[in-house]
Amino acid sequence: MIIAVDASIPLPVYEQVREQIARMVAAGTLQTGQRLPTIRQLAVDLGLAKGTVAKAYELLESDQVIETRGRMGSFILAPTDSTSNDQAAELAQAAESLVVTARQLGTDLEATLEAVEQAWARF
Amino acid sequence: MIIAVDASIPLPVYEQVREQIARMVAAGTLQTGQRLPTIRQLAVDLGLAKGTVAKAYELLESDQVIETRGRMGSFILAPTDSTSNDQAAELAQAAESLVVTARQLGTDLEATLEAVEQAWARF
Amino acid sequence: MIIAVDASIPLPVYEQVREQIARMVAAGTLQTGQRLPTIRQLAVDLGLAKGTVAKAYELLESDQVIETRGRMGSFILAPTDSTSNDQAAELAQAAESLVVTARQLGTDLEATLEAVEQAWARF
Amino acid sequence: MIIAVDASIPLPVYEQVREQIARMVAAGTLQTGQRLPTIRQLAVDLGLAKGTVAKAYELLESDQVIETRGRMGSFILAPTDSTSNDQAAELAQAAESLVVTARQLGTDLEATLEAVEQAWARF
DNA sequence: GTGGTCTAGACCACC
DNA sequence: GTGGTCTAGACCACT
Repeated sequence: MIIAVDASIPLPVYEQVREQIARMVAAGTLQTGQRLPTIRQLAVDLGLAKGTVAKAYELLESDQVIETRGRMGSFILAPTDSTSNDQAAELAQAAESLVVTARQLGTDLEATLEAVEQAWARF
Repeated sequence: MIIAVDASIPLPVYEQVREQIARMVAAGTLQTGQRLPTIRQLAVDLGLAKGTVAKAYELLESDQVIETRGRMGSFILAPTDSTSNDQAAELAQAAESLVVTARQLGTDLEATLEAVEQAWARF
Repeated sequence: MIIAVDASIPLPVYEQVREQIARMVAAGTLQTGQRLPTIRQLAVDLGLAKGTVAKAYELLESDQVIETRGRMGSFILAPTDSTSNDQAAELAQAAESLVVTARQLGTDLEATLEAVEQAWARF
Repeated sequence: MIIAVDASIPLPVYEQVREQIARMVAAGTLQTGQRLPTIRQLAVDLGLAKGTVAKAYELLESDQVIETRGRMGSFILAPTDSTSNDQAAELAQAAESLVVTARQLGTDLEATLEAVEQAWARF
């Protein structure tokens, strides 16, 4: 499971984790009923404190995105209307953000696409 | 001059403007001595209050990125060590951000590159 | 025998039953050698499942508070040091709990005492 | 402001704090617009960690019982239908709880009322 | 100074 | 082992 946390961003880390898990659930990358990593495990993987991941999971639970079954762990719930998003729009927005940066840096399209391919290979 | 402002981000708008102008200066997209749009003009272009743009310019001036010459307008200063950044790293980071989103959405590389090309055409 | 069970409390019901019987034994309200209601009978009286009452009795037996003599039923044992409590302190604590609630509700002493008298009459 | 926290109760401490503040708001003991103690101050007063009180306030805010105005502190909101409770019923229930304990201890009515008066004097 | 965020570590119940 | 709770202390922005 790919989650990228950036402490330099003025968005709380637990919100970043929540947002990205919610996106994966909405997109079907994480499927209904699938078990999430334990709070402890994800905290270790991302280099975060247990409480930070716990807060993200708590928010996802109150958003009806995941369900926590006591000692069994946390599981993906079926996406609801309110949790599902427009994937195409999200991708377009992310692409636009890259394009803005690239043009400000004076990079051309070819180099930009090349950068995307290289980043793709790193994951 | 491309500047993308997003009010939904918890980063103050004047910081977004400052950051993007600083990036263009560091990258050489805006060249030393070049005249910036007036505060009033840029505010109109971006749909912002005059004071917001004024604050961005003020911060850029105290960062030695631009210089304001009274009624002549504002001008780009020569990049200094502290204002210049690693362009390649910035582009790589922006590309990585897109790739993270794309993989979380379950998009493949081809569709991602396509989205970049389409966003490129919109600017 | 007065036992008040409240399912809305996060204390397991069998613990509530155990605690209240233990209190009555410690206070002498239930005397040594006295026969307890059968599990089945108490379950009916309190509207509980038979297993819930059985678990309370089982815990009381392992605490040496009661003794089960096969088909004869269950009987109160003599209070030991570990089962006896400070009655005065228990009453004071219960009174304090009521007083805290009353003061938070803005009730005066007179109305509070009146409420106690009315509750007394209901049992 | 009277808040009684009991760590031996199997109800999380932050829930106890939330419940008691909510009760005082519902009863009008804390009036609309009134400023609550700061998180730090209440934590010191109750001998709790800052985060525990912060969680209680956070829940009260999501319950629309209080409002937090950044660095100004936290303030009581006007009670809503969903936050207001039946005071008389709450008092009766608290009195009933005391009566159950008293009768289980074999205490008579007079001694019970006396215990209430003494507890009253301690606050 | 405030509330908000994050960490590291402890203890608890057992969903 | 899990999630849940609590603590003590740190740093941050300024709602």
